[in-house]
Amino acid sequence: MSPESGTRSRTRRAILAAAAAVLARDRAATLADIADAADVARSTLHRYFTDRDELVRAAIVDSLSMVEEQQKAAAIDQGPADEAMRRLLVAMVDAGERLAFLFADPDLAKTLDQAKWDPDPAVPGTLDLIRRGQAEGVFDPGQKPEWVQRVIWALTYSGWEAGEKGELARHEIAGAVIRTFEAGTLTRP
Amino acid sequence: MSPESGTRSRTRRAILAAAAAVLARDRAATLADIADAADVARSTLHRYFTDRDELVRAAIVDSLSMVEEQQKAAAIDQGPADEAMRRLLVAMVDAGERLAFLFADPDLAKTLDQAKWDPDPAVPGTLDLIRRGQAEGVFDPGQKPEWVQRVIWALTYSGWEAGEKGELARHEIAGAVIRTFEAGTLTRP
DNA sequence: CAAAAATAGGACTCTAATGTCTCAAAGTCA
DNA sequence: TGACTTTGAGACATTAGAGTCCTATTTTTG
Repeated sequence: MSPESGTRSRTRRAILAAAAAVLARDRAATLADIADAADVARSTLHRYFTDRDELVRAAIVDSLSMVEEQQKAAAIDQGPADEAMRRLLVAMVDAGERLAFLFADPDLAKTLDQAKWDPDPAVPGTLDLIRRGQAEGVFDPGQKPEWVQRVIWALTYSGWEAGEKGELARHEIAGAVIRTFEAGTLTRP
Repeated sequence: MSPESGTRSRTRRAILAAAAAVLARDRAATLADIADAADVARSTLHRYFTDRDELVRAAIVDSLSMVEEQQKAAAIDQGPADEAMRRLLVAMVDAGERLAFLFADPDLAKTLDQAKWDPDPAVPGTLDLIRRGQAEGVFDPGQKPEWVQRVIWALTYSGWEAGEKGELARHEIAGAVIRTFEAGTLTRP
């Protein structure tokens, strides 16, 4: 790895964070907007990322590895699948802003190829957890794992947005997401 | 209303449909992209909508009234709330593309003000249905109606996207959405 | 068929955003 | 303190897309 000075790496992180935050709320935001949010001159931003594309790709990779970090911390390969899933959902809600940014990307897959991102094989994936839960008999086996994964993202995103718009308080979000994810909306006995 | 010739109104509709379709998949699409998709010259598009903003607003209003149309057809004020909800979900999935376009808009509310849109008071709203269902005891009363409404949009959008990416076949979408919406992902007895 | 309406296909201009560079100022660290 | 790194602020050049306008065709319609 290139040994980057502390200052530089701090600036880079600030820019990436600002990019995710701003773009999560408005994909059409200008580089000036992002630079402002990062408390940095536009010229500085350009010094770190020549292209807008490069910045976006870097922000995606950054957000993705942050989410991966969260997933790792959730240790979703440990314990009962339903409990692991709750931990995962809480972790995703925590990473809400980054997730919202990623969720907005029309074709993540394509961007990831360009950015040469490959997931850490040591971090167990969401699909694995879903399949495990189905095998253990706690998750509905009649739903395709890919669909369930999509639902996870959609609900997490919705939770973040509800928080943004003030419809849910911070502490209510994870609860609402988990409850809806697990039991849907029908009355529970 | 201005009596518009059949030709003109047909062209206008084609442009609006193309706009929704293209923008649902890529919000940053250019007017040239939209004109292409509508099989119309860019100059023609500009003849109908001077501004990009005007086009987008018109497309939003158009999509919205289409969705409203669907809701009306679903007659969600009739019969048991859970059945009405199923009809509503099917209707929304049917309007998938339009919904995806609307879902992508960061702040619908603001745009609607500008476009002077007001919902047809004769069409019962989603929130009413949710509240009715809670009162009837079929929907979980522990979830805020606004949240449930958000979930409806998110799931419908997810269904559309899953279809787009080939993860779900057309005929599977509504089923997956309804099932997840009603009962979540845990195993059902 | 003939008049009227609408469109295609350009050639333009204008603008906002992007990207490049420079230099003085501010900061970091031995 | 003095050498260095990094930044801020601004002046440019470039570009992509938006918006305007005109003319020759095509399509519609009476």
